[in-house]
Amino acid sequence: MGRNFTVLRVESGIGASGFPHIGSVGDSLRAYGVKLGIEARGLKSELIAYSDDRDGLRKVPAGVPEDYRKYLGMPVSEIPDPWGCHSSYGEHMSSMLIDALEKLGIEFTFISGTEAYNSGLLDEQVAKLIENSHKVDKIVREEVGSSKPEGWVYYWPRCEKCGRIYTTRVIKVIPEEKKVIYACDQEFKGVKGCGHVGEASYVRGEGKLSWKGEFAARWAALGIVFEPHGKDITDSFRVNARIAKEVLSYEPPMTVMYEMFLDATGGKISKSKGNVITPQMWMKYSPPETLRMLMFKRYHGTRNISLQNTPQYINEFERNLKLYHNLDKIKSERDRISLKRLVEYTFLLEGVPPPPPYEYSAVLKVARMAPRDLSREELIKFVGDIISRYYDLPLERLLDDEWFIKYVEYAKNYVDSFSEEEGRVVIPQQVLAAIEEFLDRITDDMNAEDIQNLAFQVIKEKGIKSKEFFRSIYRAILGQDGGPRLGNLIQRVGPSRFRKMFRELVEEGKIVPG
RNA sequence: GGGCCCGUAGCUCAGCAUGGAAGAGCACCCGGCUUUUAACCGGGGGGUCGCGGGUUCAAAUCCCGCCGGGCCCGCCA
Repeated sequence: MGRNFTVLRVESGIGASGFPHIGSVGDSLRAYGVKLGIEARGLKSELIAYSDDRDGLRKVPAGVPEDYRKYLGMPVSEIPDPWGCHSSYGEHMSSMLIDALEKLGIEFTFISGTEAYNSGLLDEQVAKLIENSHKVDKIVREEVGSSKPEGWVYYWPRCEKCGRIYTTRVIKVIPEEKKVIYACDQEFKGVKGCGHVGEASYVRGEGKLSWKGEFAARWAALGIVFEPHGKDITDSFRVNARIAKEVLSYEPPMTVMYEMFLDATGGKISKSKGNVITPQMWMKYSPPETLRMLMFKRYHGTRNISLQNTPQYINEFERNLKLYHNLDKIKSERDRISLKRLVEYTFLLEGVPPPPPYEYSAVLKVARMAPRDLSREELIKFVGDIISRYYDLPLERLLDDEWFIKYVEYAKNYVDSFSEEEGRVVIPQQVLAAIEEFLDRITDDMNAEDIQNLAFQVIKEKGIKSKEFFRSIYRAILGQDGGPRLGNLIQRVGPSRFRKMFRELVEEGKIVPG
């Protein structure tokens, strides 16, 4: 790698300018995967989560008071927290992301960009870059071009008058005193500089490197050997890699480029489209494992994700987990290795537990047919009841099982949010009449066997096909053609409750005679 | 203007690095001993691997050119 370190550090940027979304954790997760890989080879590694809280505010995100426009161009670490719970806007935003990372089980060392500048961590690199700004400028022009005038210094002094950084420009560098003379006369996003002319020391954090050099400085100062990057900053990485080599004289870190996440239709994820997924939202519907699996499955390439598909992701996760414990079933050696690796990384190399003895899809179906007015505890009991019966597990075991409880919660959230208007179920008149009759005759004191027998008795009396009878009920209640033995199902749900559920569906027009 | 990703079964995708008999899950269809149902088990249909060239004994896979869908950069990062 060209550099020798006892600890191989990887880095991930922690955005502090806006609300975190699902892609934000993807960067850290990918970096963390590399860290685990390094450690698996017996080397020491560390993930640095570097908060970009020195960045200036570029736009006021939806959900932030409109008058925050007045802070445009100021470092987010110096803007007050709109909610008042953190010491600054930037800290509020990055703490949300940090919370998500912790929930995902990522271990990292946090570094605040603002503190990095203030503490002098980057001094050596900042000085070198400023004092060699003609070299940086040349690289920028060769690689990506620049709209800035020739000889531009890629450093944003912080205006001591108005506090902005993106409205300033360096007029003169005075290396002997490690300071620059600047003018606050640039325009940024419609905000004009205050016109102040002053001086700023570049070794006391009175400013910030532009992206054309900041990565290179960070990598050097922190000894970073790997950092992933989204495709939106590929240019930035290329420029910084050259700056690392040609100005700061070291081998830049390795990287992978990854694609942005897209929504289910392949469209861009954006606030205005209302399809933004935050890590917190994800974890309302699906365990962290599924998110880790998704991220580790493919390091680059476009991915379409949607919260509505969470049951599929959980299903895939369960399948992989089962396969992991049955590797012999996989014919191809290569598939076997990649599945093994995927599952182990999904569990962060901390050991792979056995698959749960029940399936989320079953939990979801039961939750879907549960009455809506149940409390959380009642719902857990309701689902636990039926699932324990179905999978032949002791009920207490389920009620003690954290994973199961979480499944029920995911399912409840899912049903509440996405319970699609199921289409109507058309049931032939005769069959419907038979079902009505059957419902009339079931009583709460009947056992599963009785109910089952009664079903067939009614079927005989009415002279209809058993298949149609059962299928109609399953379609109406579960939205599918088959299900658990009807007697068991009704007995577990409770005959009168079941009757009520069915009749409500008729009243709501979800079941129509045909 | 520059760059990237994707296109394989109805749907979601794997396979492409290192060319060697088209795959999975879901969905669908059919069975499961003369009507006791099974969120299960067994079986099945279904694909010009976007299009056209090229290399090769052999191409989903490599090369070139198109077409379609999408994304990013060109302010900031």
